[in-house]
Formats: sequence, structure tokens, C-alpha cells
Amino acid sequence: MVLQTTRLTVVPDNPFDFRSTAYSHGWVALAPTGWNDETGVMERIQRTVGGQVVQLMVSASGTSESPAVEIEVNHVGPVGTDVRNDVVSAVAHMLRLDEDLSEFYSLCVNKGGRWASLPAGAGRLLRSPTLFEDVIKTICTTNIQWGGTKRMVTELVQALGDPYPPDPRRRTFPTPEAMASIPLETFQAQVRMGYRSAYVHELALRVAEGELDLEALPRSQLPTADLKKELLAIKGVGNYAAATLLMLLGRYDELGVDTVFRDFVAQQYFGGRRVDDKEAMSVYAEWGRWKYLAYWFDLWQGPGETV
DNA sequence: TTCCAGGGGTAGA
DNA sequence: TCTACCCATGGA
Repeated sequence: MVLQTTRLTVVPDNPFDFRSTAYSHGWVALAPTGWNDETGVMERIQRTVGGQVVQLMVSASGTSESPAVEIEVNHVGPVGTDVRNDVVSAVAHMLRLDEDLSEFYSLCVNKGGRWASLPAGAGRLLRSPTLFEDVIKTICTTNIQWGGTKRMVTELVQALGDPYPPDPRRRTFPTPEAMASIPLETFQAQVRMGYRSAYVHELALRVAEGELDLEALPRSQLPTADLKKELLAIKGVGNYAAATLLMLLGRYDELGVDTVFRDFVAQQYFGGRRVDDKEAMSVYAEWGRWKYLAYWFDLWQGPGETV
């Protein structure tokens, strides 16, 4: 087995900062993606077109004025143009290289104060190469602590992902077909997801059978409200998960109201007093279609002066 | 032991 | 639209 390396470079069209994008929220720590804070390298085991499993080592290159992304692809056997294109497309999607956030940046500058200190290129929240993976990961964040989310996703990858040949302990995120190929009872026994197992297994079945085309949604021009309806139709996806998934689809109109949101808003804006969800959400009403990013920046920056 | 987490489905009003 | 009640699992 001869390990080969192919290097690819991608240049973003918009202001971009690799580290703040990779480390924008917890997603980078969920298998089969990982992050090395010392080297600033995001690593991922990825299944490419045709089923070839490769290791991606993604890092920043270029300069702060003209940033670029370098992808080191480690592979066994040749990689053709189709695989290279697939890898570039997957990484560009994860890092949202084509997303234009200039309107949000302008709003922040106009608002002034701490809002104006948003670093250039910030606000690109990392996502998975497929919506299928993001829906499952989002369901795994509901009604559980973060440690439990990481455990469930790791178990899913270990149980049903495709092995990376040079290190078979490392695996890809499973395909819908792999998850649908085993009975629910077996799935529950292999991946301890609690009551979420039935939701996740049913989703895999619907996608594998072609009944549900999740990957059409990222390209969809549907209004956000209609997109939300499509997401809410997935069992296991409620208001919080739908808002999170809309964010991952580049729609920031809705806020993901969970215990973190409620606690943060209570501390930051109401002197520690818990208010109902409607009042809590009203804090970000002025941000229009950028509410989620405004909340994200607020939370990321932590308690400070209230503008 | 008891509580509850980065909630959601369902039934019944 | 709103409210109970239930849901598996594991950490605190």
C-alpha cells in the first residue's frame, strides 16, 4: 500500500479567515472531522466520488490580504480529476467560500461599538459536506450535553463509516445506504443514540430510497419559511434544529432557541432574569435576515458592553 | 438517587 | 396555537 499526497489550492472570492471559520462552532470537533489548534489544520476522513476514501488536511495559505486554502489529500491509488473536483467542492461547501456576508458586515459597522470589531472574514460557520450529515449531527445536539453529541457521532462513524485504508480505525461519515442497510434494532445496538435512533434511521431510509432529496435543499431558492417547513417535516427536527439547519444553509433569519440561547440572553440583556422565548428573540429582531449571525457574534464575543 | 441536557413527537384542548 | 407527558442516554 503506497500512500500518495495531492495538494490542491482554493482561493475564496470573499473576505475569509480560515481559523475563525474552522473553529466557528463545535462542528469541527465532530467526527470524522478534527482540529489541531497548534498547527491550525482541520483534518477529515472523506468518501469521494466512486467511493475512494481519502484523508483531507485543510489549512490556511496565502496572506491575510489575499487568503487561500490548501488541501492536502492523502490517498492510496490514483486520484482523477473527478475526485479532485469533488474534494474541492466539498471543502468549499464546508467553508462557505462562495457566501457573501458583506451586508451583515455593513450592519455591524453601522451599529458600531463592539459590533464593529467583527474580524474580517468572520461569521462563516463551518458545515458538513452534505446536508444529510448536518441533519443527523443537529439531531444529535438536541436534549443532550455536548459531550453526548460527540460520543453519539463518534459511535456512528465508527460503526458504519468506510475505513481509511492506511489507518482503518479512521472512518468516513456513513452513507445513507450504509445506515439503511441494517435493521433499526441493529442500529440501536451499535450506536447509542437513545430515542433519536428511530429518527436518524428513518431519515437514512428515506434518503437511501430516494424519497427525500436533502442535497437539493442547499441549492434551493425557496423562501426561508418554505425551507423551514421542509426541515420541520423531518422527524426529530423541531424549531431549534430547523433554525440551526437554516443557518447551515446560509439562512440567518431564525434563531435557534435552546438552553444556551435562553441563558445567554437572560444574562446579557435581562440582568439574569429568564424571560419567555418571544421576548428573548425580540433582542435580535432589528437584525432582520441576519439574526442568527448577530446572536452568534454576541455569544462568541461573550459578555461585554450592551450596545 | 435525582435531575436534566445545544428538544421534539404526540395527543388533547 | 398551547400545554402536558413521554422519550433513551449519560454526566453532574
